[in-house]
Amino acid sequence: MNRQLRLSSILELVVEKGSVEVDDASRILGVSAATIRRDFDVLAKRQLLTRTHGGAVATGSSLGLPLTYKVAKDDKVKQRIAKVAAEMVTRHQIIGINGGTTSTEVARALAARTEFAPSESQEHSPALTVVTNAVNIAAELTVRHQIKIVVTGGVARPQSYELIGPFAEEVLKEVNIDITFLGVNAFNPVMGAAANHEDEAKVNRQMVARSKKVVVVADSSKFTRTAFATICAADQINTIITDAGTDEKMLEELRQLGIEIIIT
Amino acid sequence: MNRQLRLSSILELVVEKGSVEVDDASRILGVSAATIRRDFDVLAKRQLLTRTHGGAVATGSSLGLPLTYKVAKDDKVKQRIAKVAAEMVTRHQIIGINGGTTSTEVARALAARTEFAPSESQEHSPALTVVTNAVNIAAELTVRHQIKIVVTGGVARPQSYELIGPFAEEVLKEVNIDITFLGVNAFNPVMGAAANHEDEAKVNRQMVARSKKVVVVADSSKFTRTAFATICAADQINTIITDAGTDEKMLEELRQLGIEIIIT
DNA sequence: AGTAAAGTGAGCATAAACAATCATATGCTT
DNA sequence: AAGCATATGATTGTTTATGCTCACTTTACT
Repeated sequence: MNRQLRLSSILELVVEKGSVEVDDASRILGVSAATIRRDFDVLAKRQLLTRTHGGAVATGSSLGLPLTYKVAKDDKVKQRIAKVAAEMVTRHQIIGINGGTTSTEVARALAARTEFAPSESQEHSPALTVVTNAVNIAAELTVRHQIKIVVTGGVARPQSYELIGPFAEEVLKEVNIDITFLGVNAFNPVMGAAANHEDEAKVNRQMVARSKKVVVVADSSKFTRTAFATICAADQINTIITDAGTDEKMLEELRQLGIEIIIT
Repeated sequence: MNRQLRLSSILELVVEKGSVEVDDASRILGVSAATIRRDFDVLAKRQLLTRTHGGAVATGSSLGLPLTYKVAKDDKVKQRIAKVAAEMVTRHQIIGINGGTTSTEVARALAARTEFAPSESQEHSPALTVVTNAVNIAAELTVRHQIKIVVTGGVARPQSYELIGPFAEEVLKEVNIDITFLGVNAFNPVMGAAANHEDEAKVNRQMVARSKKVVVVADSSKFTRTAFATICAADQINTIITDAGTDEKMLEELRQLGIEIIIT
């Protein structure tokens, strides 16, 4: 068990349960209490948690964690969500996809839809058009000939691979999207959809505005998180695809707003 | 086991399991720990992983990308050309790069310039700004925090990863580039620089027009080829970087046009 | 308040990992 | 084929991570 790994494990523990005891962490991670204390100290210095006697508690900033700390364990969940999302798409539609891990899974699931594969009949128009501001998605999908990829311009954000800024917004003004699959950092009925960065939120908002239909793809953890910048209000969203594990009361609230909820 | 192969194997390990120990990697790949450390260092410099004592962990950036794009193919000639090109660049310049394999090597060589690495002093302005219409280059460079990546919008061409069409041209109208490194499919004194596709040529032409200086990067085979669509006349080009193997008479003709020729 | 129990930080010892250096081997260029 | 550059492995002295002990502080309970 190396140190970085231990640090992220501690963060996971602390985020999940709200707080951890030194003893528990020591036992769970198989290192001495002294080491755990030292780890707590470095995380506290980074403001990712706050020390207490005998343990540590989560801070606000540890809730909107950067991608680095997100582990691959959610992959199965995201893939299920993505598959359901991809099945909503029909031939010749214009699809919007923003950045993020869930969105990337949606893109992959779309690429895997065999019925969009190049047909014998050599149609002129592409089976699908995907508009995205995520360079990783663009790079991945570009090799699929059956999909036309439209990339917004802009400045790339290292943390999320999303293109942001005026260039992105200009391009988005000129496209019309049938369905946007929107990955978010946080979602709830009051705040709506939110991202960690204001420029990202702005571009995503534009994408939402250009879409006939907006589908939020988000695993259940997103409903208990908060994120800095609002993308749009909840009532702008037509559909949410998520996994079981979200508070039923919140889901009911969302249904009241006319949002269709799909649990995978 | 050559080095590139080893580097990608390490990346695979680290991405799959989230982290690797030096010892494990050493055993698995059958090389000494010293070599593994050196490998870790180069990957860390490219920000594809983060070093720890005893091992390395995946960075957020390494989680999203397909591996194929990260590992350089071993084209010594193109790499030498690219290295020379990268050395022409000074801090804080705005660099234009179009698509293609040679251009991609230039982008990699730029990223490898250590003096552009993030400094302790935490400057606000990026060490380098790269404007590109190639999504593979954008995706690769996005993980380098010291470089600001500006992507033109547009429709992706599967064959070359280049973004083409009106969106790309609109964005290019609004940027001013110091040096463009132009990869071409063919070049000669009469036809000038040429690409295989007319839309690609058009976007590249725009990029050339927006640049104070244009450097063609092309291995010698490009001087005997022809390509469908002209990008620009030869006299628009300031410098050509190529390898030995080009007809001396043609080079002389190019010099007559005032073009600086650099043979690597 | 007083006392016991638990938690803490500092210092120290040890083992592992490291960077630097050199020598050898490999491969590329001329 | 010779010479240069690069890659690798081994060696050595240095640094880092960790666990342990111990004197001290905070918390909890009477």
